[in-house]
Amino acid sequence: MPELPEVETVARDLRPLLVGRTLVAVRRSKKALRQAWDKSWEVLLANRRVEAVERRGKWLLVGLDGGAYLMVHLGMTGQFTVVGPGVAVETHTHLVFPLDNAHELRFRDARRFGSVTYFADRPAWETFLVGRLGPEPWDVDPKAWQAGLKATRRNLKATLLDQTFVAGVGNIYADESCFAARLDPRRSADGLSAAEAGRLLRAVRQVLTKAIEARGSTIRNYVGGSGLGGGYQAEFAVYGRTGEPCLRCETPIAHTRLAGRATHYCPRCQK
DNA sequence: AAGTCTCCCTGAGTGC
DNA sequence: TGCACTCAGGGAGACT
Repeated sequence: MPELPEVETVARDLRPLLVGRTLVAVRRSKKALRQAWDKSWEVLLANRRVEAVERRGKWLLVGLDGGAYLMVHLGMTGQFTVVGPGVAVETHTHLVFPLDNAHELRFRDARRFGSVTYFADRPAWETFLVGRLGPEPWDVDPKAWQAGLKATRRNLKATLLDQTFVAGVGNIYADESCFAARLDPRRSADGLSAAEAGRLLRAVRQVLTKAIEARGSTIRNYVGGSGLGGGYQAEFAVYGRTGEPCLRCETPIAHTRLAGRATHYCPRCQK
């Protein structure tokens, strides 16, 4: 589910609800997430005060007093929310952190592709991300972007989905970015002109910025950190619009499969 | 060795 | 209503 805009929304929602609060304890379901839970973390997390909530790519980082971090990935169906007193625990809730104000921080994930991991300090999680995560879209150097595209023969869709190339773009925003740049997602990355490469980077940034402003996209079960959904799905130009008229030229939106993912594009506007 | 494929897991939707 | 089947926003690891 969640790509950069959704994870950013969760971080922004959680920040005022968590910073200054203390994680009183940890309760956990028996089911394993993507990364195994180490029981020793429960002692390390108990009675830690939250100092910061950050995002890197599609990862959430909860900074704690003493310098430790809780690192969270929402996978496809993860929800990381703060709920008030007495709210019933929903199915697939795998972690519950009671807070010092009678609220609870909860991690819920039906498919369990997500993960919640403890890191002793910032260098520890930064090291974990080396080789897994590239620059944030707004930190990408345009020259390096252009060179990176030139260096791969993969298609644009696969390249945008590569988290080491640029952090945070997933299936929806890859399609929307290609449409905004008027580029065919099937094209080989190394075939882009300098002008086209620039257009693609600007499109990625613009699409993600607008999506963040709309609190991300809720097309299935995504919710932000406060439980409130997003609204960007109403602004999709191509994603999920197979056969519907292109918003620019009214040609029916086409559908194919790239990098193992459903891909949507306008066969007339995107060259 | 870059690029592609398969799998992890559950739920929702579709067609019969 | 039930069953079989397909697909889903991600990422790691195994292939070619």
